[in-house]
Amino acid sequence: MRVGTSPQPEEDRLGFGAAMDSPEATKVPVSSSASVSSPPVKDSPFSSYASSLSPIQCSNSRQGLRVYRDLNFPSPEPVFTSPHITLPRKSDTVRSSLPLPLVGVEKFSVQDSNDRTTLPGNMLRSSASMAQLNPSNNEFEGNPTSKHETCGASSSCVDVFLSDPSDVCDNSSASPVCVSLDQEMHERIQGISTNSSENQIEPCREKFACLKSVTAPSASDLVDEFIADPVEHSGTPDLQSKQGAVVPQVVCNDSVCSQEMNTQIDVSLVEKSLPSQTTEYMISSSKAKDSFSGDEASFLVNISLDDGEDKIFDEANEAVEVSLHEQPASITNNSSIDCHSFEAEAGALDQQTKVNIVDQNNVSSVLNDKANNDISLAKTTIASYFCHNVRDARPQISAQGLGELNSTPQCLPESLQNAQAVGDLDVSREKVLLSADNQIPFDEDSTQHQRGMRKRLQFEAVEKQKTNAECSRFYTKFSCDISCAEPPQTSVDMDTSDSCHLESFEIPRMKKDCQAVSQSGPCKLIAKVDSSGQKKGGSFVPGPRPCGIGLHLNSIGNIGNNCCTVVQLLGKDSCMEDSSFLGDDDKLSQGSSSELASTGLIGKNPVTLTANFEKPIPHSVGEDTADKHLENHVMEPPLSSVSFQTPQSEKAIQCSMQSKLTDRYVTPCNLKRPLPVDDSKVNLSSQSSPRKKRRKAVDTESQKRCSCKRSKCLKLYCDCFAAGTFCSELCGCLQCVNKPENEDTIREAKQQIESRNPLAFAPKVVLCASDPPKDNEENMGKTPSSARHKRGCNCKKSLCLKKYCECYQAGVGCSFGCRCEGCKNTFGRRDGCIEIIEIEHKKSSEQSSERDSSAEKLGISEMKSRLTPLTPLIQVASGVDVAKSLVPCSYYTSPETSASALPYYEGSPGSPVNSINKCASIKDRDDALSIIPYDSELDFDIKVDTLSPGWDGFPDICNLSPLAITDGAPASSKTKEPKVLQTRLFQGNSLALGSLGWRCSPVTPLQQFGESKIVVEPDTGSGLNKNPEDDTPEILKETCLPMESVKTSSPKQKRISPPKRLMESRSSSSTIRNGRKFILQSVPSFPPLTPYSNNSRDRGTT
DNA sequence: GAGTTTGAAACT
DNA sequence: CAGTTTCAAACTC
Ligand SMILES: [Zn+2]
Ligand SMILES: [Zn+2]
Ligand SMILES: [Zn+2]
Ligand SMILES: [Zn+2]
Ligand SMILES: [Zn+2]
Ligand SMILES: [Zn+2]
Repeated sequence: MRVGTSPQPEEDRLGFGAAMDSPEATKVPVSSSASVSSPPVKDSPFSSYASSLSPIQCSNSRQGLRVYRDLNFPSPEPVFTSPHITLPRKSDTVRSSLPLPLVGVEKFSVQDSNDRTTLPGNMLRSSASMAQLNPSNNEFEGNPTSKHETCGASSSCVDVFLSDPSDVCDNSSASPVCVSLDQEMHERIQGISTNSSENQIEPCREKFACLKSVTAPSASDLVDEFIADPVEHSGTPDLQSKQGAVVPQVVCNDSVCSQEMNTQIDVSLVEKSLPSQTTEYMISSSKAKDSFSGDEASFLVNISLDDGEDKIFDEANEAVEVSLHEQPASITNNSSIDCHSFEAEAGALDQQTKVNIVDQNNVSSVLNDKANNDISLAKTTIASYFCHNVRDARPQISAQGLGELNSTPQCLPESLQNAQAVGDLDVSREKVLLSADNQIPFDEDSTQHQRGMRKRLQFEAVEKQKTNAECSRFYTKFSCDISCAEPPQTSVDMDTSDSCHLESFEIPRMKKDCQAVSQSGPCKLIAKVDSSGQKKGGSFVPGPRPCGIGLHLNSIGNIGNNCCTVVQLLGKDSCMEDSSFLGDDDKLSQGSSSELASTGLIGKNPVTLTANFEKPIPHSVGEDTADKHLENHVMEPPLSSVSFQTPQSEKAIQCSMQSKLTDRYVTPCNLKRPLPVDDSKVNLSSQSSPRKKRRKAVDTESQKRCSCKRSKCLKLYCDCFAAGTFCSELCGCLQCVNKPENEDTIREAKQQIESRNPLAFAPKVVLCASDPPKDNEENMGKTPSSARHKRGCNCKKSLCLKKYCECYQAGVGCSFGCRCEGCKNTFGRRDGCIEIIEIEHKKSSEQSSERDSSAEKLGISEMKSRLTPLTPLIQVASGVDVAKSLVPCSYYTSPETSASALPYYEGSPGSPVNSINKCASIKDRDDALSIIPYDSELDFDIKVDTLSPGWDGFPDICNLSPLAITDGAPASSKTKEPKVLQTRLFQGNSLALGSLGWRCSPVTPLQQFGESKIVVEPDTGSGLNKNPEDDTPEILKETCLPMESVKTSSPKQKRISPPKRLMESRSSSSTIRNGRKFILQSVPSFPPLTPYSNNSRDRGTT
């Protein structure tokens, strides 16, 4: 906000970024009070840097900021109102992260103002010539306004903004997070487009995306996306600066906003140029309406990579190369352009997608996808822009993508949203895909992604239909900065291809990732897909699409070191080195990432994105009825996604790996929905046969059917309702009220439930981020797994070996949050013995071949080794209470998070927004998500506070993975197969290690099972890990609970056991929540990243 | 497909 | 919060 307000928006933003990066503190504030954060922002080096980069920006930015602010501010509240809470998060996250990112960069295409009204349309304004900047605006008119400012020199930044302030506000307002983003966006937009834009925006719905492209002095291409976050901006700038200087660091920002109906989604990726290079990826999405409550979902994902910059660069370079392949020429310039072009190509989709990618070099590509033709325009513009940029040979490239989605956003807060956005785009996407050309590799993947996208799209579509009234926006930003070092080409490629390029990069990687993802990360969520996909295995590879999203992320990651981080986060996927990046990406891709990717992709290579989704979908193969899915999903998706996502999405996930931390990702939560979405997407994307298959699978998977007799499908007893979807024809329910026509009633019911339990609609599965550690191994193992059930189970007789057990059903191992007796969950026992679990798993598998197979496929078993550590954790976990407290990890959230988180839940649980911010933000979100779930929501809230602090710390945790997804598979029916499988790893270690334990191991259950929603929790553990104390406490808690814990005899446990409370009292890490504590612990771990985070957390706890 | 089991959700 | 009831899925036959 302030950022926007800040006189020198751009600079400020940069400052933010800087602030963000380094001074996490700022972030913290941000979260809680998004606006507040601004101050820091200004300062941030970024801003200065940015400013230096492009004078233009500054001026523009300011204005934009102002507007933005205005817009933002106003909008936010509204947003909050409903689901809103989430929005806050985003904002928080965003803010935190955002800090004013773009600062200098921001471009505003003037046109916006005028056209804005049209915004809805979308468009990319690539302003054709970015350089031109505004001029293009007119072109863009449509929705998005894009400004391009040229930034300073070398680093050219492209900022894209999508602002839909109005959208945000108006429509949705839905998710707070979104809002925040939106706000920022708006601000920027406003700034850019000026008020007018705002006005337009306000109308809401309209989607407009503003693209800014700023070109560095040379290239003068900068594109900033506002959408998201300042953070990003800030981040990017920093990166740029940093990168530019030395090694080209890569920063990626993605923000996607989709407004469809009311929903907005923002995704931004930002890498931090911080010393440790970090990449942030933020994604936020919000819907004005949730299917139910009309929530919004937004999430931010931030990923920071610490890896050596070099690596990042390398990757980035690689990425670049890839992109280059696609579009060498453009490369230098703004990838965004490329992206746009793609988009345009693609289609002209209505949707706009902006993708900003900033590499260290500062490459940003913006993609905007809007449903409207805008895209095409955008493309053109972009292309032109690109050209210009390229010409400029900007080192940096930024791409942003905006996508507007209609209603659906909800569904996929993150991924879904993206997907949705994409979905809206779907058509376009397909087109896009087509356009994607470049990405051959992608193709396959892309296809998958597309498929996924399609599904989502479908949902979206449905939702849209349903919720036409509402405007959901889809806004996606994606920005990547490529280090200067890297040849312009890279940047160019990146940009040009934007998403495509990214994807392309990714693709290769992605493929891996995809695979990995599918297997691991996504796998988790999507396990289904993976498994199936895997089998597809080979096929998969080709189809790494999943990568798509992942790609984006990945790309981002790739671009920066982020990838690595990501990977880690993802865990499963992470296995791959690159994959690590990939992994992250994957996660993202799958889950939210997919969204992101999609968004980004959309613009660029929607396909890719889709592909990611698709993959998952495929898993779901089972799905039979795409239609059904659609229906349910459609409505649901939004809902579900919304709900799920929302919550999740609301949570912004930040992944930042400070150096090591890895990032995490958030993923999306909605596994289930996502799946469906994916399916839909798939369908769309798939375009052809494969898609259909996938679709079916997806559909089937995603679709849930209920047989409610007495609940009218308005209670959580109803799976459909619980999933946030409408009942479909397939349902055998009686007296069903859960139909689109009863939206009001549904909303009310949802609210009531939420009032009771804010997390009620949050994804059931949370990823704990395992550690970010990145241990490739883990990841490799696939297991990223740190997924766990948000509430845990209370199984008494089923031994957690049947679907009666929610954990098992979700394909995740039991965690400390579980109170099960005699747990033998094959995915992982509370105890934590992953290994055991695995073994068991095998056994179980024997019992249920499927599982095993899947697991085996996944290669999960490998993961085991990791487990060891797990045990401790597990032990801890054992105690439910403890668990909760422990769980908190996820809670961690940084202060920001807390704030944001709370809102979400509070606001509208159902429609939480997912957002991913940098680590901190991510964590927050994740935490939020995860947290919420875990503890009671209530606690959650409280915790949130505490948590929030924590979040900061956890980047690791953050990782969310996108697992989610899924559900379909499980649903499918089989009882036994928990889909997941994998898993196992579980916690054990993490816990043992520290609080994190969870993340560590846990399996990552994909969640094929039904649950669908998976949220990644931040590793609390990670944080915990860092803090011994925390750990202890956790342990204690666990001990309390648990017997199992006992088992684990790990010394730690003992320690831990002592006092949960201690922990609490200690306050050190954990925070206490209602009874539960969270150990935010983690502070330690993250600390680096975020000072604030730590502080916050600690504080909170204390 | 009917009936039983199960554990979450809802309610008190 | 705990205890009880209600509910619908999961499971069994
Ligand atoms: Zn029902
Ligand atoms: Zn139903
Ligand atoms: Zn029904
Ligand atoms: Zn259980
Ligand atoms: Zn359990
Ligand atoms: Zn269990």
